[in-house]
Amino acid sequence: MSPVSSAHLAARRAQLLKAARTCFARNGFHATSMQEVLSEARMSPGGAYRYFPSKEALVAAIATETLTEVSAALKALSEDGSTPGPDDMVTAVTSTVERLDALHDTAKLEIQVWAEAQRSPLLAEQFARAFADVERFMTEQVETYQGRGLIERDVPAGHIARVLIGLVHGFMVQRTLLQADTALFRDGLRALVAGPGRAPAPPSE
Amino acid sequence: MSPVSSAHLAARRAQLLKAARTCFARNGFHATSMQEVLSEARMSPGGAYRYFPSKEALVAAIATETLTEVSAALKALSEDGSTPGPDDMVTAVTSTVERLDALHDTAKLEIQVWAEAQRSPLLAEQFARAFADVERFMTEQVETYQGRGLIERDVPAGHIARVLIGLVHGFMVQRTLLQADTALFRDGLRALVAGPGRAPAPPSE
DNA sequence: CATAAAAGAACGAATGTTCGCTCTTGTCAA
DNA sequence: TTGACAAGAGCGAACATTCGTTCTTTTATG
Repeated sequence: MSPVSSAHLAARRAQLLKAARTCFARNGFHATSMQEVLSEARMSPGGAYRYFPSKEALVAAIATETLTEVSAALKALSEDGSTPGPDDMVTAVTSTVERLDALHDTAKLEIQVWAEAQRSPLLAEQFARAFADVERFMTEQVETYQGRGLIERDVPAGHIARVLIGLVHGFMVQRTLLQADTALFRDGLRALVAGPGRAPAPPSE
Repeated sequence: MSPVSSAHLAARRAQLLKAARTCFARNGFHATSMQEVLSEARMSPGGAYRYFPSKEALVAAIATETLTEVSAALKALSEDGSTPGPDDMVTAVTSTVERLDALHDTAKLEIQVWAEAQRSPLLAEQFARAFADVERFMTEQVETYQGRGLIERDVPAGHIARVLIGLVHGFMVQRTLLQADTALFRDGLRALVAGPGRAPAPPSE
């Protein structure tokens, strides 16, 4: 029987994950040593290796957290019906990304996951799964917009959803490396979607 | 005096760079050891270290190549005037990305550069410089489109250019991790830009 | 022959991980 | 209520290995 409560075990595990996320976001998966993570978490190797069998497992856990965080946030967004048009939707998503990145370095870690997924079949599958989730939510939203006559109907909703997701990923890059903010993307996208004919919402500056 | 021709020196350097690119694209910057690069290039450490003083310098050189390759291709694209509309422009860019990735793993390496730029000020500055170039070409194109009345005029061209670049980056992610192709993005973007009113070019499927 | 390019053994440092020990904790008999 | 016991959480020194890099030697060339 365990000499400590299972809540304490969970807390210790979470403490390790938090330290790992901090270090990985700061220095990347590979340039971060176990010793860095351990000292950030104020743990010894022997203690930590009771919770994660390897550094790779720690990386995988952080990747799961990151991908899940994003897709869960997008799911919530697509369920509360607060995005009356495609530009509002992307705006809502980018501001959500901003919030998650400020809280948990989500955008930085997501980019690291892209890089690592190229060589790790495990991470590649995790990414593909999370992407499929997001794609589903986005596609449903696009179908709604198509039903309302807001978007061209003859193109498969999935294709349009893919483009919107691409936009979000591009935002993550610019947010991380160039300090781009939501307003910039919102105005640009609105102008693009609005075309020359219809009056867009006024830009913010 | 040098015992070999300077052409031979340049060839040897290029051989090293090619090997490094192959290895870095296959396994990432950090997971690739010098020994892998050296054996791919069929060189000894002593030989190779005459051309690059460190692994970091090799990484920086590959990053420069990758970023320059992309921005040079985009510059060529924006100069030959072959993109009559914003959707054509993005389509031309994505197919260029496909070609460069097939030839030199450019998209894969670009993503690695994003990840590495988060912790390396040197790469971050390289990226920012290359991005500024691309942004300039894109902005000029958008201004042209605005002049022709193809895009809403009241939004700064730079903002719209940023969104289009984001789209390209998103395409790189999907191309690398999900085997997305240009046609998918082309149709999706056309539908988005066309809106419900104007007839878009017919989708490809 | 002189020069330097190339080779490859060798180096110290740092990595992820292990293992034997100590200490804390929950349990239960008295 | 209390004391001792068993179990496992936590520790940290030590491990084998691999890393990037150097240095001496050999080879090839103008």
